[in-house]
Amino acid sequence: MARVRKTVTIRDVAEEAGVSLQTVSRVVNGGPNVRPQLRDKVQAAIDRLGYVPSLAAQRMSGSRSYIILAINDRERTLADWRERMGTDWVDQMLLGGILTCSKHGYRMMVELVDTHSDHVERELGAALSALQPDGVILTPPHSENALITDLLAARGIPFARIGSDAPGAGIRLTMGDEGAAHLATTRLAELGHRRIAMIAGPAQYSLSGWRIEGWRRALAERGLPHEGLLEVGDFGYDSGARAARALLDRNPDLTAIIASSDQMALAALEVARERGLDVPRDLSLISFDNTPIVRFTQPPLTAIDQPIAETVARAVEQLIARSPDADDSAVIEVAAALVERASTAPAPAKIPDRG
Amino acid sequence: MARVRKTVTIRDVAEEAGVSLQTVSRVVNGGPNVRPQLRDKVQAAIDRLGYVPSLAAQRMSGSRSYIILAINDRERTLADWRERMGTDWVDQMLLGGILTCSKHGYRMMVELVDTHSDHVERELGAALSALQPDGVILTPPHSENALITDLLAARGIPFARIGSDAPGAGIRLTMGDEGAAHLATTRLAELGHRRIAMIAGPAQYSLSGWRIEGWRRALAERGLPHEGLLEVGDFGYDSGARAARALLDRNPDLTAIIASSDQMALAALEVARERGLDVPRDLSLISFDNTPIVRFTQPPLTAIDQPIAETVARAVEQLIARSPDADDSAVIEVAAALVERASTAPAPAKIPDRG
DNA sequence: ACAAGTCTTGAGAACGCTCTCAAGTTGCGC
DNA sequence: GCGCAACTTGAGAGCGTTCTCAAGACTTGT
Repeated sequence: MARVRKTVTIRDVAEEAGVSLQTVSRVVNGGPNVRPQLRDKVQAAIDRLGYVPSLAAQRMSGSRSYIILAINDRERTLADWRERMGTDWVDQMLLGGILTCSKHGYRMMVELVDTHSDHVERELGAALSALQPDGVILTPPHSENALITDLLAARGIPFARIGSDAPGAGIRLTMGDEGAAHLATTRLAELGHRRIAMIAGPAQYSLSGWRIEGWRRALAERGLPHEGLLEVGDFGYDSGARAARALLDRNPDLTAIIASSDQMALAALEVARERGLDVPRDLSLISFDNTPIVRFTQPPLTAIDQPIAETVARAVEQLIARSPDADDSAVIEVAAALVERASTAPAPAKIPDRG
Repeated sequence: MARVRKTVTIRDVAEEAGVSLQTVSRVVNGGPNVRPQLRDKVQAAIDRLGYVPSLAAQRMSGSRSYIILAINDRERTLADWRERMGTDWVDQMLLGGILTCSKHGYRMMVELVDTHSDHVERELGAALSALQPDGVILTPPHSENALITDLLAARGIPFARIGSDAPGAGIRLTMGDEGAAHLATTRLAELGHRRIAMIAGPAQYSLSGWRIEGWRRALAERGLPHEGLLEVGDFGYDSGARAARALLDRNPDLTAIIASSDQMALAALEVARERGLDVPRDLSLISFDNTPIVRFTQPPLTAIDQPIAETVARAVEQLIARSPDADDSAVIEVAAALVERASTAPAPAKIPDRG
């Protein structure tokens, strides 16, 4: 009885409305030059039949695929990934990306690529050939990978790079890293802190450099020192612990740390606990990322909120709006914000005892 | 100089190998009945040219689209979503889904749908028409939504439902909720706890019921009471706090709580702190989800690890392997595990003072 | 060695849409 | 009113695959 319902095609709509395929196509795509009366008639037929154009067919004939591809980092195995989790990057990205895409009739697909693999080009090339996306969004560390950006440039696919100022083509977006670090540092200085350390991310990430710059600038503005107050981690927990220990060992008078990731901040928090330092009484702590985790630590962490979803949304819009030969070197900055929680407090009147 | 490279099509490969399109197609799809010698020749041409079939074209002509669509819950706004975050569901899902899909030459797309919207059917219908996926994966609460399952059944699209035993078609997958609750409860009982409470999820989720069942069964097996030890929340923080307060008010001798989500467990932890109860000395706590958050609370929480990635991976495999008229009512259970951390301890010798 | 398969290969249509281009309509200035 | 420029509509080709079906090459049994 209930026969398998055949897909409604543009032809069905054309018949229903008594016009040609072409006219329906024009109405669907908001083409110009269709008389209002006819347009209404066709639109009515579309609504009646519940017609939605097939993405695949659109891609086949038209010049666009209506697909934006987001490239994300992939860890080698499931277990690895779970261990390393602690950021909601992907969630945020999807949220900003998918909603923005669908607002414009596009679709977002996610590809997981291992930057360190020898096959990056082949893997990515295969994805590009299969999907033929209209645009690609690169997140760190892929946005810094010349192999990838070159490949995209060679294929003539517009792309947006988030968090990188490595040379090369593509729209660039930053999440206000320099400003954010400056903001965090300034806030700590206002609270009376004089020795404010930074646990930075690895040097191959542009954003690590920006954050260091913002921190230095804020310190310089207030005549505060930066010597011996910088440690570099890899965004992971262990490296954060090492860095925190080194900083505390080297600076008995340290009262504030800015960590370049939530994971490293969590590690610093743990190290402080180990050493009997109370956060925030003895040591103030500010982290970057503001993932859900830091709202539930003890104390909850003051953090820089990176507007990931908004940034990806902007990237999508740029890629979609991009006319074929538009200016390819736009630089867009989305501002980050400081979310104050309980891990920051006025500097202690005197240096805490570090037995 | 660098001309825009034209896409490599099956026709190019055919010419390069000196065979017909059809033969190339056969080789690409691992068709039978191609002589090894010819197959090698064609494969060589494919490799030389770096040919990858266009997904859109495959969809156009063939019967498959090579797309698996995952339906996820969508909160109304960006801000809402961020506030409610605290689970890495989507990350996990993508991880399991994307990797498994690409292993089989498929792609996964994610659609965010608001279950409570009046337009569910229209929204989802549009996505289905546009993408024509070969299979759909439904996560809670969508897996319980008859509007959605009926729509899929009517369209004849195979689908997998995760965490639901609501009647209707589709492959069903569970993450061992009954067993997991039983496991957690039993473990607490082994630690000497006699009054073990459960903060359950909302009744409209099948998994809430399963967890209650598992908890009851474990209690019954050991002759422990369950009266007055059940509260229902909505998985969110606030509801967890309310539930924890109610349980503690009502049961002065309560020494253990199982919470049906990390958020609710975090709330219970906070309520315990408010009341001067030490976790785990005075109160043991086990949560469901095991999202990254609970590794960094103070103390880190013992939690049931739901194998989301693995479950989605299984779902994908089922959908892909599914022959057109295969058995449509498979039920698959992936076992959850208990990850012991510092929020569980032997029951206190005497009931803690609850001033 | 011959009929009756089975294997291998290819030709051509079809998928659903947009593109290009041509034809028919309408509007406007003189 | 006429000619030229719009604007409006439609016809047909083409996108890159796979499908169906037919033709040729090779087996096998007797």
